[in-house]
Amino acid sequence: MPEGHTIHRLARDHAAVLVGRQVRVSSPQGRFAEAALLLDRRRLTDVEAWGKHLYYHFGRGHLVHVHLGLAGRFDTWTARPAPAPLASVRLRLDTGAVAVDLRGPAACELVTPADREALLARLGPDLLRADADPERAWARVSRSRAPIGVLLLDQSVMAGVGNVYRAEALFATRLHPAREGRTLARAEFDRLWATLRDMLERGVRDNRIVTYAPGRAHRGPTREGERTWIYGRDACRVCDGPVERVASGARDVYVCPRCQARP
DNA sequence: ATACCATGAACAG
DNA sequence: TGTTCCTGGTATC
Repeated sequence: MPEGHTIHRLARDHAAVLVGRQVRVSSPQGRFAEAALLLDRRRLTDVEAWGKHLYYHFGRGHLVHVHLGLAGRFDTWTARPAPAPLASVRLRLDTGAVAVDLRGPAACELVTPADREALLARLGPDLLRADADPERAWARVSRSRAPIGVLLLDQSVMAGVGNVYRAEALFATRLHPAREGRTLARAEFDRLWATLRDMLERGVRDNRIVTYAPGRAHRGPTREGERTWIYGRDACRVCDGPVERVASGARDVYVCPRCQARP
């Protein structure tokens, strides 16, 4: 279940084994069959991540856009021969040495460079890109009457944050998700931005979500075996009080009403 | 066997 | 705001 860290890690891992290779492209499930036929035996030239989106570059203006959505996942097979794909495999890329299977994506489509540009234009700065510009996000947040909890999941404000990192970063910075964006002080926004970047970067490094306690945004987790501080919990790990689960936009966010001051 | 749920997001109205 | 889609794991009957 993917947030930005999963996507960027996939891009890195897939690039390492697929780029520069001729790949067999197939769609056992069938819904990508026509495009697979077109791309089969071509050389993959690049794999890119932007927020939660992936692009597989096949040259000649042919790109495969993948978005995992909620249910999508990739599996990698290094055993030879690769096992027969499950019937639900939308896309298999096989170099002969490694095969990757994609199942359950929200998007797996053949697109043009212009399509890619149009989609990227809709995305806010990608927190996992070194050149991500916080000013663009601040311009949106500081003018918005929407709650910060909603703004963090809006991929046009900033790209890469999902429901777990939203809850964790707000908790780590002690911000209540209901705070209107325009009420955030610049310093609060800066702490939130830095915390999100740090958490997501760690997610790429570890290939899993591991978050931080409030006030320790850059010091790592303080308890072994625990990956989150607020998401999905019943009791707050800081004050031991009850954690609230409340709707914020289309999804629920977890909040500690004692640690995160209500607006 | 069925229902519900999930780290997502587009779309209708 | 509500509905829909994707897949599969877990809970419930």
